Amino acid sequence: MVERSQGPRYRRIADDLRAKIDQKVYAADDQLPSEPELMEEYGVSRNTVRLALNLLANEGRIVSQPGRGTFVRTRTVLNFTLGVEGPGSEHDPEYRSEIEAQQRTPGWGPVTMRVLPATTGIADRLRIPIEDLVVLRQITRQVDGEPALIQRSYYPLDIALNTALTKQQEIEQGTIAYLAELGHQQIGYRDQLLARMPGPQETEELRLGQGVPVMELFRTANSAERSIRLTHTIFPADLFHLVYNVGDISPQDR
Amino acid sequence: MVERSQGPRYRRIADDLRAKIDQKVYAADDQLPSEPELMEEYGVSRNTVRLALNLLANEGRIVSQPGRGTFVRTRTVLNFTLGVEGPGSEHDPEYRSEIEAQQRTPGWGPVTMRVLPATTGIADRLRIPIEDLVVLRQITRQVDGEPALIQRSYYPLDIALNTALTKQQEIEQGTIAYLAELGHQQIGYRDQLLARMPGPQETEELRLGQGVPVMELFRTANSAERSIRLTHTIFPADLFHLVYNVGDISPQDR
DNA sequence: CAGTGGTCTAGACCACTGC
DNA sequence: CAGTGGTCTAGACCACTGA
Repeated sequence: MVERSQGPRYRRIADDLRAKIDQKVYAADDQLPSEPELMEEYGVSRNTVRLALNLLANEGRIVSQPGRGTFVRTRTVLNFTLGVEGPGSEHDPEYRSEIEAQQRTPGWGPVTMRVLPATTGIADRLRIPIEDLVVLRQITRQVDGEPALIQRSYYPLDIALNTALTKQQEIEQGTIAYLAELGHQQIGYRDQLLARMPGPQETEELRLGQGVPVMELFRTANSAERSIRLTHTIFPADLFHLVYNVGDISPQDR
Repeated sequence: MVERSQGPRYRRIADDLRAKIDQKVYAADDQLPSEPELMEEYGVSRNTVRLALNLLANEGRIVSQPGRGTFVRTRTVLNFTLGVEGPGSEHDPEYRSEIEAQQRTPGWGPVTMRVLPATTGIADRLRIPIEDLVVLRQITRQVDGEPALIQRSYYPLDIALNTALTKQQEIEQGTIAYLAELGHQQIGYRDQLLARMPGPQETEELRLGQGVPVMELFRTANSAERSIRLTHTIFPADLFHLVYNVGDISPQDR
């Protein structure tokens, strides 16, 4: 009600609503006043109300549902452990057990396989020439039936050719173990993490709300000789927190 | 010019402009047509043009500058190495050398120190009771003179009391070494990473553009007995990529 | 069927930029 | 001073939700 802050009208309204959300005047999942009510309350036009609501939506704090109303967004977060220190660094995040340990239901779509020329980003990370052919294996994983992450693994063609990696099926024993069987023993990896706003296609594939960034992980796995795999994972930031455990973490739970 | 996609008018305009940016019709730093020009080109009202531009701005793809125009956003990225595997896991990211190695100029503001009761998030991670007093040391670091990250370190009061940690100065030898001198030898840490859209205060402090998420790192450092420090770092996602090197990465360049 | 948010128009005045 | 984007108004019609 009281608008302490300064600046344009729509920004003050957004500040006021944000403060009320923080103070739990509107708690999680609560419905905000409707747009006509906010017009009345703040004495502004509908477009100005909508500018304010849009600001909060782009901060990921509210969601609007046509025909229903505008609601305070809730976030239920999953931890996903990406890295543990240890001899050999053989940790392969096991999606299924990670999710089940947190009382959620994991799921996954089919594996799709393609052969394509390496783009700059792929070639640089795999340390192969640009345009060299690579095998791409892609899978979409789910949590509680909803799409939750997109994973794309790239293999140099000579590694994947005439192996199960070119089949559109999951590798039973895990890809790290399978690569080791093929003579490519993983001895370490480099992870590069970034965050950005999604494009329209990712927004659709991952059912992302307005104001929800994605985190991207590029993991380059190496054998003693070369880079053997690049795994590119896209995480919706409202669903996942990523975890690395390094060194001795004995006194630490989970 | 051609609008292939479907959906509302402003979304098709955004799709068209996005495609032109991707195809380098408008390259990095290029100026987009002005709003009146876009009204003319697409035959829509100014508000519709602005809806389209706002969509792209919230994807972090364009920036508008009052009185000047609208421009394709460029991203110049820094790698910041957060973790390396190794005995003892004593890696402490050294801000200065990290930045200088990438031909940029590091800088930092003063250290500010406060004593405050632990909130839930702090207490849980430090494994101390809520409301227990902690020492907070905060510093803002810069790249090329611009604010680039905010770092807050929390120490249990009994660890920091009567030490240099309560002075508003940087610790010369680094905090890990200093804590070891105090008898708190770090043996490992747990990192939790997430991304979200910034609030208005962070947007101001870090001079963030519209559509730029932040990444948050919570690093809990442990001695053999207990958690000795929680470091909370906020990174603008348009400036930093975070890196972990695990295992033997000998064949890999940085 | 009343109420919700989604889309769109056609204006207006403003502060700021850069010539 | 002309051109830019920022803010704001007052309408309109639409599709959808849920009682």
